Amino acid sequence: MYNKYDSLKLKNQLCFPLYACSKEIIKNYKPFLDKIDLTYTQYIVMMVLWEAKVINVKDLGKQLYLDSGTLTPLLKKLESKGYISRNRSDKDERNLMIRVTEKGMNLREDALSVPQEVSKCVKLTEEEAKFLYKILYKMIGNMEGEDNNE
Amino acid sequence: MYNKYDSLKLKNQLCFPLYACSKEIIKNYKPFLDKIDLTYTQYIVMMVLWEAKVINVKDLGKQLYLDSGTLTPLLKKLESKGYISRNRSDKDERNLMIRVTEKGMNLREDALSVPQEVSKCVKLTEEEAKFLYKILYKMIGNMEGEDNNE
DNA sequence: TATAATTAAATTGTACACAATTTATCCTGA
DNA sequence: TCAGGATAAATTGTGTACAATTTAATTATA
Repeated sequence: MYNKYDSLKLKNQLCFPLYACSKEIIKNYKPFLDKIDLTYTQYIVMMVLWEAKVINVKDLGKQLYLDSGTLTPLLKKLESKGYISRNRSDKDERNLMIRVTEKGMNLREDALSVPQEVSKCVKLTEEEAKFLYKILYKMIGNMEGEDNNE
Repeated sequence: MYNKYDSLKLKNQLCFPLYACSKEIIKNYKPFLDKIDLTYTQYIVMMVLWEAKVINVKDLGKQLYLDSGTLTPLLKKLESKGYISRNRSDKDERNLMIRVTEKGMNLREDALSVPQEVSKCVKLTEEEAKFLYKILYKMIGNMEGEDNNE
């Protein structure tokens, strides 16, 4: 039975399960991230820093799809916890250089169990996970060149 | 080259693209939802109400994976816009019954173009969209029975 | 080389999101 | 029937998110 308003039904949306799934998985992170005193957003910031060691706010935001309005207070918090340092670049003082501290690097060891623990909750097959990964990055890529006029 | 910390690399995460993709799609909704004076969260609430007409806060929250801390202020805002009414149930005054108003139902017509406009940005094939939909609800289902001890 | 344009963060304001607690109502069994 | 437990919203407090604006520094150009 076709209905004019079918496209507005919650069960016919693709964005809604994406949004709900994202939030529900992040809730699964909470007990494990609580142990290392990080929120999910702080955790992905630390992930970037564990690899990069140093990065400015703009590049960090580009990788994480977050802007300075979100990052500035969050980075101040990570600094107050002693995991990162925040210093203006000598070469260009507009850039704030974020550096992971030794204490921040030590956290990496404690975080090693987090991905395993969370993947237990998700319970996807290898193929499903691979396909999902691929399609999500395809969508992100599709949206990137769109209205962003730069 | 295997590295002990590979599992903590951003590019090896499944939750991160889910989280990023969800946010980026919701940004695509903004210009279209602005026209009908709704935020994304308000929009999914209206979606439920366009179908259900009446629902209490608890059941609404169950469908949308949102709690009263999020819904209470949001519903007050929708009420102030005239799209819904909020009244305690006569049978059980603990329940707050949310009802869509005539003005709220009129909004449905204006919202009809939103799903089409947004799907243009996403650009997935029919198969990809179907698979994605299926796998997302599978994940949501997998997580549902877990720690929720009820 | 001054001024205009550009860029990077910070700030401001609004809107979620959720854990934990509180309040009000309802139910249940001694 | 009434105290204890359960339930539904509301409240409180913390932490994102992001659009829009502001501030400060750099670059481009007339």
